[in-house]
Amino acid sequence: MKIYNTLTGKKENFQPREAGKVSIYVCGPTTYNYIHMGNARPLVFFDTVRRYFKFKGYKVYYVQNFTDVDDKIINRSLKENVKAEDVAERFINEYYRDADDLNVKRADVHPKVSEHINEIIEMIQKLVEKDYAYTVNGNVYFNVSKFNDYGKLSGRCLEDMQAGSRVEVDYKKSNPLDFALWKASKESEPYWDSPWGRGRPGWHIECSAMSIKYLGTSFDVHGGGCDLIFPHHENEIAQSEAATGELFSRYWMHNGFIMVNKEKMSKSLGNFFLVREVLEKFPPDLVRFYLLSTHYRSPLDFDDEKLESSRRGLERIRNSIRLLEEALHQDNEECASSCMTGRLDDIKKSFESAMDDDFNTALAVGTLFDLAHEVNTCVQNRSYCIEDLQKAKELFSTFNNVLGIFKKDVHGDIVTEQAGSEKNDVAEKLMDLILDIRQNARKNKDFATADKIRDTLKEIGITVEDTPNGPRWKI
RNA sequence: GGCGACUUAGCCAAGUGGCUAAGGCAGAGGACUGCAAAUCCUCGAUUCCCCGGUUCGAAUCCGGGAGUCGCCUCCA
Repeated sequence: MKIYNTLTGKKENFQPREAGKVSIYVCGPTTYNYIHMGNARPLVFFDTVRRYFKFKGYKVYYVQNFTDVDDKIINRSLKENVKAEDVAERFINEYYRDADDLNVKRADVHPKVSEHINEIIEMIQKLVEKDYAYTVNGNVYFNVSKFNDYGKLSGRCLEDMQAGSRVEVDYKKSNPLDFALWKASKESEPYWDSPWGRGRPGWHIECSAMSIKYLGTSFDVHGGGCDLIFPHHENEIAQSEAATGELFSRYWMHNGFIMVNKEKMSKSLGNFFLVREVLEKFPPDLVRFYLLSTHYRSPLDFDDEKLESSRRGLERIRNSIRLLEEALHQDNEECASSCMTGRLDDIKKSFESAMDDDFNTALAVGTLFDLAHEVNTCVQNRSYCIEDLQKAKELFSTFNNVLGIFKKDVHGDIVTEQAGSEKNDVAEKLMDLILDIRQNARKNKDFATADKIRDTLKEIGITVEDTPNGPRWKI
């Protein structure tokens, strides 16, 4: 497997720290609002990374934090006159709702800052002892000039940054780039007691303390959006490696932005769409499919029109799975010499080599279409045998286990109905009746009635397709 | 000012030195159908933003230019 490592700027062969195991840390959201599409991209992508590592047989340990101590949470709590921890808890729950909708599996651990204050304090103490940090009026700052490798991730050097820095100079810091490990708390802010007085952790230290706690002083993959490269991840490296003396994360992966009208979707620009707003208009499988249709490091434009054209593509794959199931349920008279033989193995290989190459999900999605095409052709020509169909079905399932586009039913089969429009018993029986009436009309060449039924059903969102084996319908 | 990314058919999007530049959407024609839908078959970039260079050979490497975007401040 090859992974593009931000640290080296190259694709590298993936070598896990421990054979057969992968440890992953992904920066999770600050829980002061519902998540938006920009948050959803890394969520879905790294979920897919995790799934693929599992597919490759690795034992994966996956950690994603919640930043539940933060200025923005405090601001919201003051505005709404509720406790900061209640704000955080509320949006953690809302996060899970969105993540579940997007078929994102839970991390093995979802650590929260508020529950790791001791680990954070210990780590800061170590940095103070080692003279990497200094204290000013109850604040503790990391001294970036003490850490020689500072800038190795983002590819900048201290001098350049100082020259062009637009950071408002904080007189308490000895270098403008020094960053807070511990912040003295103001009135009406949550606080914890520490050797430096009442306060709370700075932003970056949490990820270092928590990743080290759960994954060890050195681990395999650290992921997040590319806006985190500087300063967040740069600072994580500095404080972690300063504290432990070891290489922090071995591979750094960063996803590109979601764009709106060629501009980055961001909270400060106000041009963001909440995941749940989007899910009101588009089904979650489509959203996930769309996110994975572009390579993760490329920017991805987000607008309704593009979603809409993706919808047709996804429908094509869904149709193919339906066709496959249908054929599987009809006993195929004789086992024809199959046209699929060999092709299925090729497709599987293509899928794997796409994913092996820095998680090229866009190419992998292409192989999904190849598979669909193969299935459609063979089913149409009736030149298949059941074993082939079974194998094709398994392949769809295998690919889907990695990409996570379609949900699965209780039997582990892919749900072919569009998400949110599952058929139920009443609907089934009603449709049986209606289609029976329509079939009669057709038999009597009463096409006006037959077409009227079909057109009316279409208007309410039900598509009827006539096949040699009778009609089929879908929502 | 510093650093970096991107520019491939109407649209989306793979491809990073060499067979005919994946795939999807849209579009055209055909098969199938009572008509449709679904599906299948056929068709689209003499060319990869522009200009130079390296090379037997470049969309792919190097130099220059144009445009777009991002990071350097909270942000996924």
